[in-house]
Amino acid sequence: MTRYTPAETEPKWQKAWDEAGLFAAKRDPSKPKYYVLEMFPYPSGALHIGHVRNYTLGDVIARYKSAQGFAVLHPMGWDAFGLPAENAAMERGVHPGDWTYQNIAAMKDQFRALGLTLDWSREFATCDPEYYGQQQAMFLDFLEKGLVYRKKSVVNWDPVDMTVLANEQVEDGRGWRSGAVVERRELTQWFFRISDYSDALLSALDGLDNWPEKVRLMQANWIGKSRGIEIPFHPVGDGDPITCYSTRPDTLRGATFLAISPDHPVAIDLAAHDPAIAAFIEDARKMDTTEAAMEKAEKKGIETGISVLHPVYADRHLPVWIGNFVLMDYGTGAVFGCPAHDQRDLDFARKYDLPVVNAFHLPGDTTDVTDIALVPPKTTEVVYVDHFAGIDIITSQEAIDATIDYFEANALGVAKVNYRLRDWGLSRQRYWGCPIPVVHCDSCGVVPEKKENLPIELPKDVSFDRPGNALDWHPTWRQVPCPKCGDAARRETDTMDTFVDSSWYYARFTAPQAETPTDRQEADYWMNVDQYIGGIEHAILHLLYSRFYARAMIECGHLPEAAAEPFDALFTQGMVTHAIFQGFAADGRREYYFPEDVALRDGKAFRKTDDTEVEIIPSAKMSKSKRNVVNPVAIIERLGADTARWFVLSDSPPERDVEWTDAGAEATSKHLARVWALSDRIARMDDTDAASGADDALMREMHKAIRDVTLGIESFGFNAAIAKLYAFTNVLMKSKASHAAQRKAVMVLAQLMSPMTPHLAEDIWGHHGGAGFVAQAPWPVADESWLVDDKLTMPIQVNGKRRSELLVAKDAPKAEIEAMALADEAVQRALAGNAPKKLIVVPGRIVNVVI
RNA sequence: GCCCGAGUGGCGGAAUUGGUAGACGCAGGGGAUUCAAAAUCCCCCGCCGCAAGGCUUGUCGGUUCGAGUCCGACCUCGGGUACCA
Repeated sequence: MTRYTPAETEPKWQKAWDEAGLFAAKRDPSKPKYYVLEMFPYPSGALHIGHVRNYTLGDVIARYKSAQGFAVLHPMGWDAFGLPAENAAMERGVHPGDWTYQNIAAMKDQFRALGLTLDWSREFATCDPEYYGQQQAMFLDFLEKGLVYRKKSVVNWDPVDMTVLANEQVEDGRGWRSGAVVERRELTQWFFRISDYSDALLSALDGLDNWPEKVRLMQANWIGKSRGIEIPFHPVGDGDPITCYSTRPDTLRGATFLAISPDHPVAIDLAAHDPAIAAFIEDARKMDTTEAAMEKAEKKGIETGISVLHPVYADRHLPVWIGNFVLMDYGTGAVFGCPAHDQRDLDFARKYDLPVVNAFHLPGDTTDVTDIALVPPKTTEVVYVDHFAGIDIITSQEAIDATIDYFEANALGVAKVNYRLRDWGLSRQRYWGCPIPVVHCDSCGVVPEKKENLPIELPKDVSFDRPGNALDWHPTWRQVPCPKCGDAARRETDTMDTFVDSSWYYARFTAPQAETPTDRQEADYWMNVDQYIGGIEHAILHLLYSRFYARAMIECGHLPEAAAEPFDALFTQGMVTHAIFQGFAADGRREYYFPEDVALRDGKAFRKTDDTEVEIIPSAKMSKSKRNVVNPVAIIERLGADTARWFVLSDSPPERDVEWTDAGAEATSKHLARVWALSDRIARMDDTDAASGADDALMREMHKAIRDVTLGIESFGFNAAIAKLYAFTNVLMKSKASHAAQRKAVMVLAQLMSPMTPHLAEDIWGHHGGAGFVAQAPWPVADESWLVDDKLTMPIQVNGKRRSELLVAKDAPKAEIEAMALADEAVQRALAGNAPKKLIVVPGRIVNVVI
């Protein structure tokens, strides 16, 4: 009897796979290709259990597709630029690059221990000059095509990280990474023209059938398309009109004032001569910068003294106010206020004593709005106070559209579609990022670097003794000749947002050593990513940027047209969670306990030090401070990679969170040991026994297992696939079939398990004389003829409730089933001598007796 | 506020198109083995009930011979998002 010893066998198989070059992706036009990609990790230095789940999910797909005969590309790299490296540099005095590459080396070993089918020959880090040099080359291409530009703009400034953030990176007024309250600053920045693609990015979402609906919706909301109209309001007296944007021109009837942004040109003009207005604008800008609680901030305004004419009722003069709630960079920076039908406008009107005029009422109710704005859903019937647009009964999106058309037809305004999506600001005032390859020259202005000078490498000799951008105070790095005139000039010190790095790495994996950003032969063959796997947290930022980037790369010829949507299918996996053990220290402070410091009894937890019961908070996100982080390296050392892989796949569906429990991991390990023992027992069986009656039953179960596991993997139902594997294993353990049949069954079991537990599968395969690696064996196919039983049990219902069952031949005629059903004891009892009202027989399915 | 998603035993969850609800696992209970324990193996395990039987997929209603699955209303939880005009 040999024992299951993953600590010995797992490294052995990993080495054997490596030496056989099993996972090196090869372009093979004779095979269909399959590109499976998990979102590449940030090299923090330590593998997280969430990584184990993410990469195991992808590995199951990769191994399965490979067994199906696909040429599989399954690469891995490192999203290696970013702030943690600079923080480490500041705290520990190491260079960000050294820190990063050390982390990569450590993490790579941990990845290898998982037995993933990764093609390490394609590995790169985004901080490799070979990678970011190509990114710089592409930046120059984008510049030439006008896909990237420079403008002065008010930006989100993170005062802790001392850098600019994109709108997408501001959450609740705070920096997504630092959590610091974001300030507004005016800086000259580089921008990608992602907003030019608003409509393309929105409409293409419809075609992404294999993306989660949720992600598509989130992106659609983020792009935020709205159809409306720009309406000019002419001033009373002379002057240029002020144009307002509205998606509800039907409420123009109720307009009583105009509000313009503090950044509106009219406001700025007035400020030059009016100190009160200047002070207000100053104040409004400051307010924006300070409080994250600006959600609750007071709506404030100041009168400009200007009045405009209502475009329809010329006798109505509307005062123009400057409002701190009007955004300059959405629409036109000016709105008309309709207090009766907008709560914000109503609050503003009440505060400054502006008139409130209803544009419509609910039918049968002509009371005017007082404190609560009348905002019925778009489908509600309303009665307008006036009939100027020809639409005067029902409001609906169609009615609003008709109003817009009417306005346009009568030269009252111009229809306009607006998007919430803004251009993507990519400048970051950081050292550890991809340098933007331009030079500032006093005579030539902003000059792109020459491609032959690429990569513009980061200097190694930098210090991090003060916050901010180390490139700014490097003694010489900035000083370069102008690529155009040759005079002394200054290199741009801003680097690119790290989201740029991750917006095209998937394309680079198709030819990581190419001298150009991509190799079109390779890219044309491997793109698109057939299955992309990652966390839902990237639903907007990374996935939207990548979709834009692919389009931009196509414009520059770096990708084929067909790669506009680079990810054919997307899967977002859930987190791995763990219970928190929470109690109170002697001084009454709340404290948390590591799992190893807690004893579990009868579903309760007790502190080991003094046996006090502590609270169990189930299924919580892992966090170091809550002491509920599980270390995958320790798990792999103790129980093996196969146990970790199997556990994270079992129980919960992959899109949901799965709770890690030590008991569950132990149980998994025991199960794998049982499977190994089963294999061992079969290997030692006397093989002289003839085929027995039990053989057919076992073969039938085996083919069902092939069918069900295959279906489970195909549909991302890995937990269900694993349940079937358990069931099949249980059958095999009890089987009295011949050695030949059992040997066949256990080898198929090994094949079916191989995507999840590849090392154990190789052990079993080899144990039974399987040829080569199980990793290279073609996926088993279920034989239909084994899947049909000649007899089946049919449930009998009485009035829809199951009362009995019937064993019938699979092709039994309906009349025979009816007769058998009526003769059934339970049915007889229910009928009590009466005839049934109705008898429903669905052959092969069910019998229902209606009384 | 608006937009999504989800509610099934003590727990995680399973259930092609409406057709035997609770697969599989965890936890729990009982037993075998053992001097004892660990390990291993066997049995039980939705709820009520001695039983016959009844009830059961968040709640209420509907469609249907038949509803976890379809329709309507509501409740709870989770996620996203917002001075966007």
